[in-house]
Amino acid sequence: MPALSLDALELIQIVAREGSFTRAAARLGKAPSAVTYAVRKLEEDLDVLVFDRRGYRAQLTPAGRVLLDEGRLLLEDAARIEAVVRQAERGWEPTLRIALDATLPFDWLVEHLGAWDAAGCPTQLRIGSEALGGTWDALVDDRADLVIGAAGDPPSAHAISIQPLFEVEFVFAIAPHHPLAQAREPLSSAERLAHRAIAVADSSRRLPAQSSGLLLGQPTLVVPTMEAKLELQRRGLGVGYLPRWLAAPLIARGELIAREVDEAKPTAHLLVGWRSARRGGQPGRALAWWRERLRGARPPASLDSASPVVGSIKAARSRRSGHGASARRSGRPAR
Amino acid sequence: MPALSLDALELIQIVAREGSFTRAAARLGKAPSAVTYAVRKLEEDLDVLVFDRRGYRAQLTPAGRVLLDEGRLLLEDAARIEAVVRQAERGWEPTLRIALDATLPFDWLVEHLGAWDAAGCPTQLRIGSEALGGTWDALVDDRADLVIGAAGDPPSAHAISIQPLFEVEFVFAIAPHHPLAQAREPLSSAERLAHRAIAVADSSRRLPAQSSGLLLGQPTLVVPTMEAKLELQRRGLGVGYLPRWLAAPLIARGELIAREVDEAKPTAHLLVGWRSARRGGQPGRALAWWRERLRGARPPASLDSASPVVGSIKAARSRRSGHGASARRSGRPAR
DNA sequence: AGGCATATTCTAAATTATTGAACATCTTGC
DNA sequence: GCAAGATGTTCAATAATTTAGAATATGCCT
Repeated sequence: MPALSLDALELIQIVAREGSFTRAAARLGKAPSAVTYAVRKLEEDLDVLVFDRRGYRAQLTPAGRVLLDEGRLLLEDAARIEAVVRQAERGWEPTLRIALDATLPFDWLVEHLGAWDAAGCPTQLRIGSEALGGTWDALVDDRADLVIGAAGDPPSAHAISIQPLFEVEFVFAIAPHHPLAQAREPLSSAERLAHRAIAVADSSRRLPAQSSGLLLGQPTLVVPTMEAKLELQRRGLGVGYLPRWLAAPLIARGELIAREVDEAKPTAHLLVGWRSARRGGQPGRALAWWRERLRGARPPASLDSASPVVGSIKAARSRRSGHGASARRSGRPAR
Repeated sequence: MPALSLDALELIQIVAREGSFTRAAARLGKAPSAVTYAVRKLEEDLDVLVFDRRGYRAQLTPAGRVLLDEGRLLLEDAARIEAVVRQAERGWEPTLRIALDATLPFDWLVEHLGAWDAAGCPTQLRIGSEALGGTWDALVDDRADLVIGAAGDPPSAHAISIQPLFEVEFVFAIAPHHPLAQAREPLSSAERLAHRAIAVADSSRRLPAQSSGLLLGQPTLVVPTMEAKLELQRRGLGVGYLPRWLAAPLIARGELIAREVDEAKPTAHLLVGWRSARRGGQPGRALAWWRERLRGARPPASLDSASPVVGSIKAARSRRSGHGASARRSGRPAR
């Protein structure tokens, strides 16, 4: 059993603030002797002298000052817990950890985050990024409560619920100066096998790692993010599939070219997933909000592939660079 | 006043662990009705249902689970505070923040850290690095409790105590291929003024920034650490004073040369400093330990300037690189 | 259904917190 | 130096709270 008590901690905050036992008692609407009694009890429980009473007025001892300072933080935490618990009773999770699949840029999420913000939900969001099997892995491993944009089947035997998000097409994209740009379409596996592939690293920690769109024995460069993959392929340092919406603007500008292949990577059906059957009844309201919100979600737009709207070149540029920066900001998942 | 109480928090930990009110009561050596009463009181205080009693055995509600999880952390904090306060009564500060002046490498401190470790003191150390006036600034600004290696006078009117550490000589060091290497000694201010100086940035945040060994109007490149300054001067990208012990090995190897100047930077008397007159009596024991320890401290040795001891070239190399790595590890001060 | 375990309710008892007055100590103003 | 005003303590009485124990109701298990 803790020797400390929050009430005692609060009391010495008030004593320290008021500067005397008597005034603290007045502030609390109690008799001075009650304060004496409470302080003495704290000191006995703790077996530590908190106030030095040799002088006229009680003075904090060094240990007392430590208790005061540390106690303040503890009281703040306690108050925070009270609030969080009250919200929990109304159905709001304390935090909701979202894992965003690498297929989707952070920017895509921003619009939804705006709506979330406007809704004024008390739940704290924590957004991470995962790739390939790592997205499901995050769910199974309890690093995330909601995954957005996972591809492929969820691991079975893990009580996971899903709903469809949308479909994403992939294109086999290479730099115009890449040797494969000269080959006749469709590109065969044998031709592709000879060139280095760029792959996004699977971020799984429990489930076995996967790869996607790679050929057995193909030299591969593994990068941590989709942005890195895009950049390397743009520079001709390797080849591979890219989401169409991501590659489209570069293809339009001629920085990348799409190539037909014999066995095209099939369209990915992205999913939203969460652990089903939360113990103790209904899922949280924050999770429910996001499920509902994502029911009508649309794929990322290819920002500058659309027919040019009115606006300066500078605006278009900033739109482009804005995308890159935000996507980078999404960063690696927290450990 | 907090509605929460640590005892109640502890109680629900035990109930959750034991799985029933009755067993929790047995574990606590109390009657079951006492547990019922305590839980009910917690729920009333908090105005939150913690257990669902509709079924046979009491089940945690979702809000109860949040309280359980968050409460566990709070209890751990409370226990930590108890320990820290008990140590505070024995004179140990909870933490001691040391600011090491950029003149001294982190490596120099390591030997003393070993002794500290061996002494088994319960105080937590936090080591940061500061430069020039920033060292005193850290003390005045309460970002550090003890500064090591500060040069110059401590700011007056700030109740700071000092003791001498040791003296450090400086040499005006340049790369052998630097234009100034051809000039006749002693180098005049006018000659030096024409060449870029490398300076370590003052890390002050409150006190006015200083510079040291610079000439008015001299082009200057400011770098964050002494290591960066050394490296730039070694490459001939600028000139300036370096601690003799730091420059000596490079001078011995011919990578730097020392040059006489007309107005040499005077030998620096490094100091150890701390805020005097801690409220409530004696200074902490951790601070006292360091003051005593540093009373007999010796300046950093120039690792490979000493006559070569028995040992392979490889060992000498690793000694060198070890130094660089450790110094870098000391990093920037925490915000 | 019967045995067992669980949680609650209720009252009396035990423990703990609070009061108010008397007292000692210290500061302050004169 | 001394009285007035604060401060903190002590102590016995009182109030509030927690606890125990028995009685009761309910659900699980076989």
